Amino acid sequence: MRYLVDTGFELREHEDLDIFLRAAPTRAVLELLASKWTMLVLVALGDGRPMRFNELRRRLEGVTQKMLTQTLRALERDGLLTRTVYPTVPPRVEYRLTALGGGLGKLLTAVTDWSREHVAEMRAARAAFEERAAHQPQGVGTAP
Amino acid sequence: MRYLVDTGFELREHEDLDIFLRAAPTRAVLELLASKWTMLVLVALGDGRPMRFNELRRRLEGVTQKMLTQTLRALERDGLLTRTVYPTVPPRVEYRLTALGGGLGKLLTAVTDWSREHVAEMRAARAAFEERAAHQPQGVGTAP
DNA sequence: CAGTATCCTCCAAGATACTG
DNA sequence: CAGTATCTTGGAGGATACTG
Repeated sequence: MRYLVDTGFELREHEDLDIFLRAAPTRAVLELLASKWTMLVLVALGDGRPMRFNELRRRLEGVTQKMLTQTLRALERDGLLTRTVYPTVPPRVEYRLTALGGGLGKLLTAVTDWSREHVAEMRAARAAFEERAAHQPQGVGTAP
Repeated sequence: MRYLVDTGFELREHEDLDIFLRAAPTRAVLELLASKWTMLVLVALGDGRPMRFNELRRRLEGVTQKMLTQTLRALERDGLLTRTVYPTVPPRVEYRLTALGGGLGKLLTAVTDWSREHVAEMRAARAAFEERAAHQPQGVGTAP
C-alpha cells in the first residue's frame, strides 16, 4: 500500500529546522497539509470526539472512499490519530485524534475559522483584481 | 495568464459557510493552502517586512521562477499581499502582506512553529508504525 | 531584476468494481 | 460497515529558453 507524503525523513543530528530549506523535515508537515483532505479530517476530529469511517465520509462532502482511507492512514502513520477496530459484526472502526493530532487540529481549526470570517473580504479583493485586470490588460500598477 | 486555485466563488446570500460542504467558498482558502508554496510565502512575509522577488526566491529553496510568480499572483489576487513596482533600472518589485494576509500569516506561522516543535514526535510515530507494519503484514490492531 | 512563454512529466485524486 | 484493487486523467509543478 502506498501513502500520501512519502518524504521519508533522512537527516539526523543538528538537522536543519528551517522550514524554508528543501530537505527540512518540517516540510513533511506542509506536504501533509497540502493533501486535499487532511485539514478537513483534522478539523472534523478536532473537538476530540471519535468518528466512524462513514460518519467522516458523510461529513466531508465529496471525499471518495479511497481518498478518505489514504488520508486517514497517512495521519495514523504520523501519529496524529489512532484507528481502533471493534471486532463486531458489522465491523466498527473509530478514528480519534491523539494528543499530537489535537494540537495541530486546534491550529488548523483556527485557520478554518479565519476562512469563514474573511472569505467575503477575499472575494471582494478578487473581484477588484479582475476588474483592474480587465481595464489595464498590461496589468501592472506602478509606485509613486 | 492562469492562476492557481480558480474556484470562482459562485454562491451568494445565505451561502453556506460550513467548510465541509463541497461548494463552500471557504474551501477556496483550503485549496490556496494546498498549493505547495503558498504557506512558505505567507510565513516568509509574515513579519511584515516587504521582500523583493529574488529575495523570496532565494529564501524558498527549490522554488522555480514560474511557481513563485504564480503563487504571488494568486495571493495578490485574493488580497493577501500587494505588489509594488518601482520603475527604476533595473526594476525593483516589492511584495508585502496586506492586513488580511498578515492575519492569515500569523496563523500559518503558528502551524510552521508547531511543525518545528513536533517533527521529532511525528518521526518517532512513523518509525513505530512502519515497525508494526513489518511485523504484522495483515496489519490491523484490534480493540479490547 | 523580474518576469513570460512553452513544453513536458508525474502523481494526487477520481471512478469503478469487488470483498471480509 | 469498512475497506482493497485497478485503471485513468487533469493539472500542479518543473525545465528550459527568451525579454523589457
